[in-house]
Amino acid sequence: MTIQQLSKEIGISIDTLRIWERRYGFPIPTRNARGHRSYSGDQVDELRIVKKLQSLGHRPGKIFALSSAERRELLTVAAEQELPPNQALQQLTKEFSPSQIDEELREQLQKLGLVSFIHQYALPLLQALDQGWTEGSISIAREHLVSDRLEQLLREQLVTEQPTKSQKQLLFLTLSGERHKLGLLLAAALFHAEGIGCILLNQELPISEVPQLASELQVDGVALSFSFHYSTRQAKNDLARLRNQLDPQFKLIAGGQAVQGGIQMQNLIICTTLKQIPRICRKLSA
Amino acid sequence: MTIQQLSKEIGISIDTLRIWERRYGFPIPTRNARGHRSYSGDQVDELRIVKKLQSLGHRPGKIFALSSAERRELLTVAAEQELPPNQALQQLTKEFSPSQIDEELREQLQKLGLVSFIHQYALPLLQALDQGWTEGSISIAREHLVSDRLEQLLREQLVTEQPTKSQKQLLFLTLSGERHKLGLLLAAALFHAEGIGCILLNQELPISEVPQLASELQVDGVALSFSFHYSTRQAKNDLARLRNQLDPQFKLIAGGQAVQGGIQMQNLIICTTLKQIPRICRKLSA
DNA sequence: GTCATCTTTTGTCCTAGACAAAATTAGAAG
DNA sequence: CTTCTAATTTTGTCTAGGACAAAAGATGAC
Repeated sequence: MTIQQLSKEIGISIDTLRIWERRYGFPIPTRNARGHRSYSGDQVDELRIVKKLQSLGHRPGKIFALSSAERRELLTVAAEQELPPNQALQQLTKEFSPSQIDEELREQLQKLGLVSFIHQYALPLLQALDQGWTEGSISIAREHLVSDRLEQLLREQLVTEQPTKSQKQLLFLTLSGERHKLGLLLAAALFHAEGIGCILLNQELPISEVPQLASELQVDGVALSFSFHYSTRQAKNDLARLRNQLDPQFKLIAGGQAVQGGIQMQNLIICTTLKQIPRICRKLSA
Repeated sequence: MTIQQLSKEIGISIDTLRIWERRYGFPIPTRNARGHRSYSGDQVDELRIVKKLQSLGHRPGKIFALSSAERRELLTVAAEQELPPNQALQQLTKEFSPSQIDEELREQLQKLGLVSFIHQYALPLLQALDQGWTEGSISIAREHLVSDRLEQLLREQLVTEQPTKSQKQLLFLTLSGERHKLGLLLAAALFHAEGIGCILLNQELPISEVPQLASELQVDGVALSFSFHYSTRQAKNDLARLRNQLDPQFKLIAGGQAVQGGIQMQNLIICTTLKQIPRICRKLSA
């Protein structure tokens, strides 16, 4: 695999891959006839683990000081601190076919209602998927499959609504480079449940387009999500740039793993947990 | 704007931006205190035009030999060769609110049926959006908005189906880096209309996950789309790698602008127009 | 006109060095 | 022993300029 393919596949920049090789001696790829790097499948797997550990808060220096086995152990230890998923979720994540997944999700949504479904079902499900990947019992492909069906289901709940003029309206979107849209969707669903009008845009937008869209749609604010794909540094940069371009009348709300690390900015609301959403809504309506 | 932000915003790699500057003398950004490149808003707009001309088949050498005004003219000339959009579409693309767009789309779908809706309504609509952008009468933001609603509508049509065991099944997906999902969706809708079971995955998958997913879902083939975001070179690379990793029993179908330029490979079906789909379906069922 | 060969264009990769922002450690003061 | 500030290390992204293969275009033979 070439350096570009690797970079795309795991979401680490080419520059970073090269400097890791220079500094830490890993990954050291073979070279093809041209002198270009060529990575093995094992190296890809190892880097996935490195990425995961990094997103758990470990720094590259520490991670690369460990052996491959030690890295795996560290990951397992972290996973064991979480609750084990219940059996119903096991089935869903491991055995069900696409249509069975759909059926199960819709049934649970019906039974629990949107808010409880998110807190009591969707979040544990996502956690189970994550844990399953760590253990090696769930393939990335399956993870994608299940979260895709959940995404579609939630999206349907949000798009069919008709906003009333009186309520506050928020525009939910992700910036270019953010592939993870599920977190934003969960947040939007909860805002919706609190009576906020939610306009959801399932596209990765360039920053410069956001101000125009916000004023054209006459929303009261813009909500963004930055997953672990985004480095905290970049999230901060992008938010600063956006806040700068966006008229101060619009609220700006940011959530997701990349903004947990204490970003502070004027006129910016950071949403660290989904549980904060009711409080933010009260603030918005005031 | 930094080089990274610019690269993300318009989808041209950092390496390419730097070498364009070296070779053609455009864009030449100012430098900040660190000596890092800093691009102006005008340069961003100009590069969007360059990108558009490039996707129309012009080569960088030619494009950069022109003046800014000449570039704009070339773009306008190209746009005028297309049919002017009718008034109904004008309204949709320029005036309607999100919920009005939804309403109109759903009404047209109801009236025309899926296949006619795609050929007689969706495709002209997308063309009108594109043309509007060229003229400057439609913002990129609005373009995103309309295509997002269309995407959601089509997705709903496809996800609600229950596949029967007997029919052929295809897995529709995009690879990491491919943000444009609408083309794939249109294709999937037409395959669906021909009686093919369509499993749609709205995620950008790494190549290495595709073989596993295909065999887990027991589909008969995998269909991919490569929009103008993808260079032909990369599409070719990725397809070769995927064909190599994927068991020969699975068909591989590729479509989109990036594969129009005559990619040929064993065991690969290239779909240059949506009109070819019925023929491909007959081939599949045989 | 068609095919094969030569030339130019183009994008991606290479090395190796620099530096600021973030994170950590050390030290001082309460 | 805690809290705050200052020095130090770590880390990712940028820089320059060179190299080369694949794609596209031009040339010439038949």
